[in-house]
Amino acid sequence: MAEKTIFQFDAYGFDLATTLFCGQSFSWQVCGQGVYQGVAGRYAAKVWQNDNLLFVQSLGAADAGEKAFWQHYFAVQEDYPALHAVFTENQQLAVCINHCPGIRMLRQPFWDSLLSFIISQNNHMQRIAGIASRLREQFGDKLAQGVYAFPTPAQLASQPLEALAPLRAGFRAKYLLDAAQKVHSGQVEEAAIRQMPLPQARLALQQIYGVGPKVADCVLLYGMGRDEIIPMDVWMKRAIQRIFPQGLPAACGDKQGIAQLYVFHWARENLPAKENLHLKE
DNA sequence: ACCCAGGCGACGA
DNA sequence: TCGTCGCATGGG
Repeated sequence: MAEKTIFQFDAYGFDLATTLFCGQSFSWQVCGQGVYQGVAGRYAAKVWQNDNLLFVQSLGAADAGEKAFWQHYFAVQEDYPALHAVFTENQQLAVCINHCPGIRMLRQPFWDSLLSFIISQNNHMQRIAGIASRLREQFGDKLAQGVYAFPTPAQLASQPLEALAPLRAGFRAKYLLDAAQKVHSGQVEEAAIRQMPLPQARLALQQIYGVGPKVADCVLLYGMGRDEIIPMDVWMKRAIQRIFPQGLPAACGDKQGIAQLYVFHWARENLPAKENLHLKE
C-alpha cells in the first residue's frame, strides 16, 4: 500500500526544479505539474514546492532516518543568504547568482554520484539521465512504482559486460563495471577517501578505469561534500575564459564549488556553444 | 552530412 | 609530460 509520509521543510528562496535539473543530479524526472519523482541512495520520493515550503513524500518504506536524510540532501538548513552575500560582492558572480539564485547544492550519496558522473563524460545531459535511468531500472532494486535505486556495487559488479548493452552507455559501460568492482572489493573506499587530503582523494578515485580528473572532481564535490572544488568541463572553461579570466573570486574560499553551480548554469543558458568553439583552456 | 557532448585512455614524440 | 586521436551514442 502507498506510503503517505510527507516531510515538510522550510526552503526560503529555493528553486526546486532548477536545482534538480541543472546538471548536478540525474536521478529525477517530472511526474506531474511541478511534481518530481526520484531517488537518492535507498530512498525514493515525490517532491514539490509551494512557495517557501519544500514537500518530500516518501515512496518507499519510510524509516526513522529518512527525514534527516532528505533534509541533508536538499541542503535546507544551509545558510544560502550568507553564501550569496559573499558571492555577490563580485559583480560578475552576482550576474550568475541573480540569474537563478534558487539553485542549491544537493548533498548526494557517493555511489549515486560516481555512477552518474562516469556516465556524464563526453555526453549530453538528456542522454546522461536516460542512461542513468536505464541503469537503475535494469539492475537496481525497485523502491516504488517506477522508481529504482542505483544498483549496489555488488549488484553491478556481478554483471558481465554484455549485460550492460541495453543501457546504450557506449564506451562507458566498462567504466561502470570497473567502478562497481573496485568499490565492491574495497579497493576504492568511500570512508577512507573522505579522510584524505584532496590530492590523495583524487588519485584514489582515479584508480577506477574511466575516472579521470573531471569525474573525480565531480564525485568529490557532488557526492562527498568537497565544496572547494570546481570541476572544469567545457562550460566552465568557457565561462572562465569569458567572464572570470582570473578565476572565481578568492572570496569564494572553500565554497567555490557551490559558486560554480551558478556559473555553470548561467554559462549553459547564456554562452551559446557555437560562438565559443575554439576557445582554449 | 557534420558537430557536439559536465572526458578518458592509449599512443607517439 | 604533453598533444592528439578514437571512442559509443544520439540530438541539433
